[in-house]
Amino acid sequence: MFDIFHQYILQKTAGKASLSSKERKMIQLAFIQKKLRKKQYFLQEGDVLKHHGFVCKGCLRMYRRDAKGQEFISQFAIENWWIGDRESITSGKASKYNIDALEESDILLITKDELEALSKKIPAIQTLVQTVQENNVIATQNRIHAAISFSAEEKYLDFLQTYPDLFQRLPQQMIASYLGITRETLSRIRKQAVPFK
Amino acid sequence: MFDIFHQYILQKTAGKASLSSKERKMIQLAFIQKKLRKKQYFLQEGDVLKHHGFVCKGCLRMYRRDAKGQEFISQFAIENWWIGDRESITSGKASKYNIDALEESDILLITKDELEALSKKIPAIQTLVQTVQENNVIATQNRIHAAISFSAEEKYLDFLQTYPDLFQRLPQQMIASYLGITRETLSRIRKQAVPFK
DNA sequence: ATAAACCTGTGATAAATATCACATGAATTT
DNA sequence: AAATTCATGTGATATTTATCACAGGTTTAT
Repeated sequence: MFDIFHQYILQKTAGKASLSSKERKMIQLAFIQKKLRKKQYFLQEGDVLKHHGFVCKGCLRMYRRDAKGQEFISQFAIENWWIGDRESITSGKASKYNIDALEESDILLITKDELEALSKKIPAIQTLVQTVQENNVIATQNRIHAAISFSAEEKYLDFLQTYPDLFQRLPQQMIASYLGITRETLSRIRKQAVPFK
Repeated sequence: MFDIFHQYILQKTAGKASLSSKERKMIQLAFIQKKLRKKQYFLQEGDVLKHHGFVCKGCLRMYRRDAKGQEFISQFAIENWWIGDRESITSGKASKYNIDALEESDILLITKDELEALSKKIPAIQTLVQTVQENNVIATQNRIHAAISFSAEEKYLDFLQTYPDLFQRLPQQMIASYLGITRETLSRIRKQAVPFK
């Protein structure tokens, strides 16, 4: 698992920084390795989340359930993505979210404090954390715009373009839930929408 | 203006850090003061945004226009809020957003680099930046959930509860635009929805 | 002070999307 | 291998929300 993470760091910091063997050791001490079977929870609503998760292999989703039991997906995470309920991690409050595995997955876990400590000691990690955070802010800004301004069809086409890899990997009902439309509507749209631009 | 900013820092860092007069001077050198008249642009689509904005007084909005000229508001900012298109600031690309003043406003401007430099030199600023970023991530996570899972009425009630101060201050059509519903729908909902819980 | 622009409410109607119900084929479990 | 669960498609219908049009009151600009 750490091989994947080390490679990820090099890629994200684009050669600006590399890792000494000492640094590698520190990283291996700070993270916990975890394997999840399909459908296994990483976080269940009501629990306090202590760790950020980094996906080395597989696919997870984070979602909330409303009063009627309907699920709304806030986030997916596949290889080289981070996942976690930041509110619960930061505030120590019980989470309103669930996170579970859509495929058998390997993840690396690290607490907020450990990650902060690591990022102070290892420049590559600091760069990484900042880059990830920036990208997240930008992606989120775009997602909000899509959510408040796009029609169902536009949301679908936008998703297709932004996350082509997720699209072929996930069941359609999950994508519908992420987009805030019903699976039926997505199915009908797919039949008639032409994804060329 | 700097009085307001200094007070804001003390409040956000909750006494964990205070400012020496040397630090205050550094802050005053790093920021640019700017006054905006009502309707004046701080950012116009197509331009590259160079500065983060901190609102000392007044109220701004950030929005995008679609092909039909309809406006969709991504963000508001009143006193003690930050505003800016992070994508443009970070990447140096032309912005798709506009930011303008809804009231006469006083803002402080700082470039990305200056802010990073300041936050390395002044612990209070570092804490501040981190806190603001965390809160932003959390607020955004909640907003996405609202956008994909709530009905128009629920969006309205949620906004009312989350931002009561914004609610009385902003024209309803702006709030509708922020929520991703039409002003007519908002008007009708307000007539019948009872904001008790 | 008057004109112009802006904001909200409301009716009539249209369009988009959700809901419910069922069928079929694929994947997973026993 | 059979049984069960899961995923998608599709029809019929209901509900939500948007669109268009206009009126009245308020604020802003000349």
